[in-house]
Amino acid sequence: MDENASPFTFSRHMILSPDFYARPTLTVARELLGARLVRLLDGIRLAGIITETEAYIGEKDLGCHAKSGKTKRNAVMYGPPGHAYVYFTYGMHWCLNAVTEAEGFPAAVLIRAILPIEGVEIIHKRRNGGDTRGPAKLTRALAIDGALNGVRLTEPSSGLWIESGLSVPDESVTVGPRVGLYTVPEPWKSMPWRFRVIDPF
DNA sequence: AGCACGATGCTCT
DNA sequence: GAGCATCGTGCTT
Repeated sequence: MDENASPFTFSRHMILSPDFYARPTLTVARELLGARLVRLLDGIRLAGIITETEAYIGEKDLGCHAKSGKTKRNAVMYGPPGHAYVYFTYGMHWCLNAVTEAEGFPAAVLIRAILPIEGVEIIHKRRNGGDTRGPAKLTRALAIDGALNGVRLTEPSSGLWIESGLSVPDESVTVGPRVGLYTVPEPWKSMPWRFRVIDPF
């Protein structure tokens, strides 16, 4: 993606910097609520407010893809913060994460839901009229797949980035266990590392 | 409104 | 060969 080809300015909403991601994963997961996920597709901005996230934190977290050490699949999580970790699952779905913490420590925040706010008609069409609540639904809506694995979320030339957005007060946030970890042992299965904005729709 | 299940193919053991 | 950080459909209450 050629940043010089874009007619848009990015000054209204600041792009989140690597420093934002180079912090404890729980902090990043909480603060990404209200931020604006932007995808530049064919020169058009598709964007949504992030309304749900989950934290995956290191090799000791048995719910995390890094639980068995570094592999080809999870290598991006071991890299520098602020990059996109995009993985394929269930034979048909892509999921988007933002890599967090220091380089060398494998951790990331899974983006689980957005509220469409720019390019809404295109997003709606890409979803066949469906919603964008669900990690694989939003990647489908924003045309995010393995080609974006490893790109920087901190610069527009990637075609995918995150900008500062709304401030979400604690009263509007619920915290609970992560989703879909059916065979993950306790305590990891029940760690309250899922963050949601209450009733944003 | 909620639960059960099949789809579908990559990754790691 | 088993296991997926899921989704949509179709069936039951």
